[in-house]
Amino acid sequence: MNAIIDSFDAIDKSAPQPLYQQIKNTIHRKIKSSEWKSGQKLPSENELVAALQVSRMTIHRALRELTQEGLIKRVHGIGSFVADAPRHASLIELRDIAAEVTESGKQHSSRVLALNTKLADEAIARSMQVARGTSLYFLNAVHYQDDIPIQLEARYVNPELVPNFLQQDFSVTTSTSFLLSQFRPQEMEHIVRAIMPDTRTCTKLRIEPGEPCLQLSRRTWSNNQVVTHVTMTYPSSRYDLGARYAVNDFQMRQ
Amino acid sequence: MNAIIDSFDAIDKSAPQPLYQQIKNTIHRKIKSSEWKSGQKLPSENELVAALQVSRMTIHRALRELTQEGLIKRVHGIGSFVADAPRHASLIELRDIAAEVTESGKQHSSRVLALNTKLADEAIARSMQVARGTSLYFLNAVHYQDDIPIQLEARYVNPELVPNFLQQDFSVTTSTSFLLSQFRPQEMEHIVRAIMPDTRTCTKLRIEPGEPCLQLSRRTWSNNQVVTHVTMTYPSSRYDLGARYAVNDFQMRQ
DNA sequence: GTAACATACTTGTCTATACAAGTATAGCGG
DNA sequence: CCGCTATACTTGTATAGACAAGTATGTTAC
Repeated sequence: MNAIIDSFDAIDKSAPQPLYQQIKNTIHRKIKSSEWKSGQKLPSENELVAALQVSRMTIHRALRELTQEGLIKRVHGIGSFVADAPRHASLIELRDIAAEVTESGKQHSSRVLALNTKLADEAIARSMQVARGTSLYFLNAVHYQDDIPIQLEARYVNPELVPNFLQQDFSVTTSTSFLLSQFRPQEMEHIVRAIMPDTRTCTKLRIEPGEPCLQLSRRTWSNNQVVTHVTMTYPSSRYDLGARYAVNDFQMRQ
Repeated sequence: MNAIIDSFDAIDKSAPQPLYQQIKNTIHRKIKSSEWKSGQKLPSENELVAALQVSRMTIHRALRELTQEGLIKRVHGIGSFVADAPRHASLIELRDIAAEVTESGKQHSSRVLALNTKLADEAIARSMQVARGTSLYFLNAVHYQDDIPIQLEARYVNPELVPNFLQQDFSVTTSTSFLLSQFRPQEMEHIVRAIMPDTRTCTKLRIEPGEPCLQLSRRTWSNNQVVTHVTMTYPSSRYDLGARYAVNDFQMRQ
């Protein structure tokens, strides 16, 4: 147990990041790297207090939020345990598809089909919260898992907020990770639809006409402005979205 | 302001429910009933402390969790505000479809197509975490919004946990609200897929063959046992799923 | 042997206090 | 009129301490 706790020395009380967040990150890392395996018992709150020299409320907040996010399970009177790993791509987490693919042991690659400027039509203008006719940056790319297309990405970006977007090489870095490095999103909106792809989409994703697709649209805000609106299309045969949660009272409330 | 705060008198320090939860519920109710309207400023933490006679940390926890759930927005140094109402059915909230429909001003009705006992095949047994061949309760129902089918529900229920399931009249009460009244779910799993409905499903939902559907599968646990596994099929033309969140650091983490 | 009890340890909640940091505003000096 | 500063108020984080309540285990009484 000592060895486990000792490696917590990453906690830095003078860091700009809050303590509870540093603790969450550390535990998250330990679980994702399988240093702490599924079902394993975590150190108790009091043990963590002693090891990290922070107050119990700070530890408690970190563990409570990790529970709410489904990463650990806690049993009153017993202890805290690493939760079972979810088997599906997360629905609400803002994950980079490249990281998601490589994490599952597959090879990720992507091909940029378009990277240019487009004028906003009525619908795009409304969703990006700009005037009609505003020029926006546009990216169209296909993502592959072991050379099989799994996602078609169509992304609009506000050029005022990300002026250097067109200069990036999105066959190397994904747009998600680039934007995450530039922005700290403060709000997100997700909409999921089932669609029947048109023939061009079928070609790009190399699927038969008649196969339905899952379409996930995400808008991201920073400082009350829409930074980007991305529509991701997944062949339903190759991908599904899911999430497993601990339930809190809000989710049950009528 | 006094009138607003005065009506908080529902807080009961000797109630079994935690104080922060009572506060969350009260605020939730005020927002959902439009007593507090979108964009309106909430009383400050200190005002709530004075009005409710609880400590600021308790108020703060309630407001923080409401923020995380997207019901309110908070601005450092400014105050707390009622968030804009989301325009879509929530993805993760366990909502009753009847409540959702009636809340939008439409008429909900439902028709039970089957309510019986089925033996678990391999797939169902695995998802319900029971032995193959175990008998399970099964419900098949269609939900209508103003007489237009919007959801096909196929639900398996563990009969050991809900022995009186078959005795219910699910044309009056929805299965969701009945199960919620019997159980406090502790964990949920959601999986979203795009599917092409078979002809029987098309008939039940009164859609043209060739229209894709969104399929949301949900498993609910209580005491580490699967209580129910429901598959809900929505015609994509009549429904989409969405959610808008405040982003916390977890969702951004790579 | 078994049931009841005491104990120790766990998580859950709540309080009172403190300080940090972001924002708006009033007032002052130029 | 403009810009600076003091201030008051807001939310965000962290602490130390307390009690409640759930669980497991060992001990005692019968």
